[in-house]
Amino acid sequence: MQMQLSKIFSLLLEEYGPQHWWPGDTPWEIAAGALLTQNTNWGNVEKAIANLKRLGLLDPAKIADSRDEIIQNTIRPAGYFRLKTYRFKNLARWWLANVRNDHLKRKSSDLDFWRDSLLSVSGVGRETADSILLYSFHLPTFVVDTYTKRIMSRHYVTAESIDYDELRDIFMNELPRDPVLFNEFHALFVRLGKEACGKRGCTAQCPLGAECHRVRM
DNA sequence: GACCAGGCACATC
DNA sequence: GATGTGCATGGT
Repeated sequence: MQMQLSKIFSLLLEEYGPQHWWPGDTPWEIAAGALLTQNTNWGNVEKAIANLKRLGLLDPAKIADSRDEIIQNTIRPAGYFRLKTYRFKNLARWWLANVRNDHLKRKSSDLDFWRDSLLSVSGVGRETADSILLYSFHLPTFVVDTYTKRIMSRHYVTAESIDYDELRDIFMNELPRDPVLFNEFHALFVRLGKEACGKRGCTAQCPLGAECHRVRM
């Protein structure tokens, strides 16, 4: 590996400072955001969450009980609103069955157990599951997203075609398994991806620029 | 109007 | 196992 992960982390932290993630006040709000932001701009998700709050629906029991049409209209700004209504209800039912007082029932430290449990929910894939485990429950799992994959391959750290779990394993095996570190690292990747290492190329301000193979001005 | 945004399940080869 | 496709809104 050309550049050590700890080096990348320190460069990003130095450039951007702590990101204080996830943007959300409660574990359920964080989980809802993780689901609604699938392949969607965060600004649109904020609109959907504001609607949920305004209507008093930011509650898994309300989601599980509400008619599809109500939820669809509420989360419409987040896109894929029919699909996400189905997924949101599935997640709400899982939450009601497995979470009490914002804590996982039993064995809350058993990361693999809870990851498999979340992955059994239709509509919850690996990134969404890891986001919920890390940001709602503070379990030490690394969240891989399109930013992570793009930044790592563009800076010659890993191959572009790498599988989600392979990339996740690299972070989890090379770094201390600390949820605070994983939280900050992922948030910094998103910041970098949005700001200076976009889909079309890095800007000259990319903090990892010296190792980048697609610089534009 | 094209392109992009914290994915995922399912079909098909 | 890899690869393709549908799902939808809103900002640039």
